[in-house]
Amino acid sequence: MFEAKISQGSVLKKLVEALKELVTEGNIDVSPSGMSLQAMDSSHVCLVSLVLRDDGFDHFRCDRNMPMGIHFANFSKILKCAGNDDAITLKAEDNADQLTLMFESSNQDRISDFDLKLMSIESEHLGIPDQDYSAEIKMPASEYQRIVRDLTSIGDTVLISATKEGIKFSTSGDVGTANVTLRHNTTSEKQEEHTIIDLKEPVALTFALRYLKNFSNATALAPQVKLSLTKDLPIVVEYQVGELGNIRFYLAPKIDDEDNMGEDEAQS
Amino acid sequence: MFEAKISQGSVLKKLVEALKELVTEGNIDVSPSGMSLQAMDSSHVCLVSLVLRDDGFDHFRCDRNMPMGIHFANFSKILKCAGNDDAITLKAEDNADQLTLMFESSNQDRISDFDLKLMSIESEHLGIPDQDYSAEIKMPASEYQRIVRDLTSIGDTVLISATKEGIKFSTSGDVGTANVTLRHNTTSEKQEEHTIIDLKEPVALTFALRYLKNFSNATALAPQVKLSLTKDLPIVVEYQVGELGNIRFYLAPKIDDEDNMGEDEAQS
DNA sequence: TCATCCGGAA
DNA sequence: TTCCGGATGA
Repeated sequence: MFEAKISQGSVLKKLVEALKELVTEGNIDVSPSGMSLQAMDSSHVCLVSLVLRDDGFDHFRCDRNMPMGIHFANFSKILKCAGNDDAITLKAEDNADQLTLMFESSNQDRISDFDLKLMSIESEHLGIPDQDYSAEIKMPASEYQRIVRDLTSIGDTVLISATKEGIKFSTSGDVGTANVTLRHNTTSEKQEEHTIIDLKEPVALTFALRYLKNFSNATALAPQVKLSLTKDLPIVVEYQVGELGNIRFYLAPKIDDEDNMGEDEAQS
Repeated sequence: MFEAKISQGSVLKKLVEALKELVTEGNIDVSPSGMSLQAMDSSHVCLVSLVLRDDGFDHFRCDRNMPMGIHFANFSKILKCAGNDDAITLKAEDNADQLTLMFESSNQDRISDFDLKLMSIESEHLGIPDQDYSAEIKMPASEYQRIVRDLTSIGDTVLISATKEGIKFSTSGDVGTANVTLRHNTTSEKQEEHTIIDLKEPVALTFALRYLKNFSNATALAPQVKLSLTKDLPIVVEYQVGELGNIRFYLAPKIDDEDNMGEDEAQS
């Protein structure tokens, strides 16, 4: 059987909130070493990877590796029924077709349990090579959120350039053009306000803002976000979720010379 | 060329917020003595006048008079990308078709620049005579905002009567009727809480509340607002923006016999 | 603590 | 498309 308890239920709630707009359904794989998820977003443009380590839970037991096919909108519905201070326990029998969620309020005077129906999902296994990146940028998650929100109001795509000067986000649209530049900065006493640019070689890539913005739904999970860039490879947007694990978003760059030709979903 | 820097970027943000609902587009005229704008609102009912003096800026340079045709919704979009503590610099080459905005965060670790496309706008030149008014009322800007908000929930038009008793705002609607009276009051130690009524002769005029309410979008710009009234002339609603300049709204009175059932102020 | 903005639901 | 609730910034 599988059983995992997390006393900070709000973390689980935020994780699923961050995912569910992107990923309709996917397999959460449980194993003795923890839980993980790899899934493409519904338009098969970007990829989400979630890793939660067993020892990040208050209690974790898994006798057998098992994929649990989750419909994230439904998962989210149930998690909305948990209070933010509730402890959440996940439970499933081996090969069960349902996942049981137990919510215990902090003062124990309220206990709820919900069964989520599991689905059988073809698991596309997606090797994600561990990469050396040309540039790694750590910045406040709120800053990242602010920048992509601002730029989204101006244009659809963003050119991210990392140089020794700093990291620059550029876009343009009907209104005009925009450039936001961040410089390496570790002057604040609060580590979470630092901007750290680790540059092996300059790199400049273009991405669809829509997805970068979506990734920022994970802002509440971590004080900082890490962007990793390498020429012709997907950007990685990573949030470290305390000691529990991390959530990573991967988005392939636009190829410059076919950039803005309408290849987006043509719906009419 | 033209270049103007204001370290209190929030002031510029608030100014444009105050304008943009009323004025879709208009020419901001820059000259060696500062910046100014005169524009009718989109329904051509009221008029907005903005004056910002050169010496109110941290830095101001203008080699040549020049109108800059601004689309205020777009201007606002870009200004929303500035932090409230940012310093904002405006720049344009002579006869340029774009205005560059530079935002610098207070700790300098973030620099953004935006180009706003300029438009070519027919400038209607609007002489506004300096007037002697029958009544001038200064009151807390928040008080003005409160009164027009309250009255808007009761009726569509307001009769403003200034007498030696004070200033009275009256409206009526399906709900019933409402009268709010303010008296001259300088007892508070805080000057911004004073209500000062400077009356040359009694006057009573009727206005569309909708516009008066819109003017109160400028509330954040100044602690006090000044209303100036003269029979058969537009009301002037003026906010003094620190040492920088002022923003004034003009609205013509309704002619009594086609709107309100004439009570007081009979058309003898 | 309040007002504004953004996302989700009807 | 419009209204309501939640989240965020002042």
